[in-house]
Amino acid sequence: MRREASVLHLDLDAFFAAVEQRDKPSLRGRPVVVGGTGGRGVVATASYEARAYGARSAMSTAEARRRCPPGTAFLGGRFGAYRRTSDVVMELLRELSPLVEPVSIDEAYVDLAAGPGHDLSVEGVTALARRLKARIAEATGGVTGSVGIGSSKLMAKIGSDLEKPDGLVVVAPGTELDVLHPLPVTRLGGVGPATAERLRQVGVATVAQLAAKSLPDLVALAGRAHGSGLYQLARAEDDRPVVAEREAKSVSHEETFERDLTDLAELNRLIDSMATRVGARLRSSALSGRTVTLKLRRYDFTTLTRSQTLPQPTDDARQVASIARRLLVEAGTGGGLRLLGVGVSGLSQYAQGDLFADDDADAPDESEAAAVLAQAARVAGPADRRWWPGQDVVHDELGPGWVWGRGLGRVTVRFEGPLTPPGPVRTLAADDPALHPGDPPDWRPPTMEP
DNA sequence: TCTGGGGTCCTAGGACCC
DNA sequence: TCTGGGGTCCTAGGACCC
Repeated sequence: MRREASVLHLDLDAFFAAVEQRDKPSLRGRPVVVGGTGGRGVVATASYEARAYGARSAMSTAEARRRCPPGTAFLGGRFGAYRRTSDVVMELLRELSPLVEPVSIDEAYVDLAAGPGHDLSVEGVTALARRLKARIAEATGGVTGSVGIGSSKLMAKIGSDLEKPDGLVVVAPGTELDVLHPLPVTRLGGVGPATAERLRQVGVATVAQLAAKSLPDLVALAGRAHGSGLYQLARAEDDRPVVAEREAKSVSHEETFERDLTDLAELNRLIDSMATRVGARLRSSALSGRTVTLKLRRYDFTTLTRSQTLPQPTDDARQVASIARRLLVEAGTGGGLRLLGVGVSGLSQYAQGDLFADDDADAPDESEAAAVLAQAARVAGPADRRWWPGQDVVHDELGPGWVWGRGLGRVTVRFEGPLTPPGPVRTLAADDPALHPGDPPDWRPPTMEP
């Protein structure tokens, strides 16, 4: 724990939904749910309007549909658009300090003490946070964030959580325990459903009650590492540094199917396609790995992994696929599989010299591109399956818009963009030759272009 | 229409080595 | 003819995070 409040945590509010509402004016002020829209989809982000009806992250989309009123927008994710907006925000954070640790696409820590001469008094960092929030909203076209600042990562994160959305909380040094102790233990990072239940059984619901437990008690309850971690967090003891660069430990791809699969040939094709994606990502990061892991989830949701470690690291999709195929045969497909995943871990960086040794090394070879296209074609199927809710499209006459829904050979499109008023809806034939997939729209007015 | 997808970290047992 | 002990690697599973 530091003597000054010099760790900042930023959490963008309902981020995916906020980007959708920015880019789709007709959805502003209305419930929006972003996530899997298929039968087995789950909610990634619900807008605050949708949360009012009980929609929550990680809830099945089917449940969210039951809870939300008609007219709620259920959208698949547009990750390119989220990434672009996130990059803008992370750049603003790097103006505060070179020491920025992105936790995820919508969350980051900043070490203000590593920045250029900030006033680290409570008043100073409060003013800094106000300016930051204003700049974020301006640069992102209205996306808001909640900021917490404190003497450690723990307190910064607790602070950003206290006044969501659009919050700003500075935990003054010396007041950490006053803030922490009344909170439920579930607000501490690392206390999930299993740990919370075990703590509840020994009468611990708040951080104050957690702080009353002995270290041996907590180690017996939660294991050595986790137990001593809880013991420290309950006392606001947190020395974790803000770390800018983290090396990846694994690369994986997994898919849940619309229906359970049993056919080995079909499963093998899916393994090939997933191995292709994993191999391409490894090569684009100049990584290779020694351990290949196959993950599978059976019809009854039981989940297991099978792995094999090679003597030498690989980034070759065919090698990864052939190992995963064999692991699948050994594990068996009995009863049907709802999920398959392929991963590579035990990563190491290529030797520097190897990077440019072969001009073709970086380019996906033709068989990989073909596999990706074949996979896309399988997913696409009939013409109306080309379109998914939330997707950016452009029509030759009607201009840019986005897909509201589809079915029965038709697709419903709303023609609007981030800088237009709410636009008109048209229902078109799914195979309308004038309708094309589009790019994410630019939310910045033209006058603000550099 | 119960339960996504990308990760990280930890634990525990067995093999193997010194 | 009896079981010491530490360290590392591998495998599998589980909790947790966003």
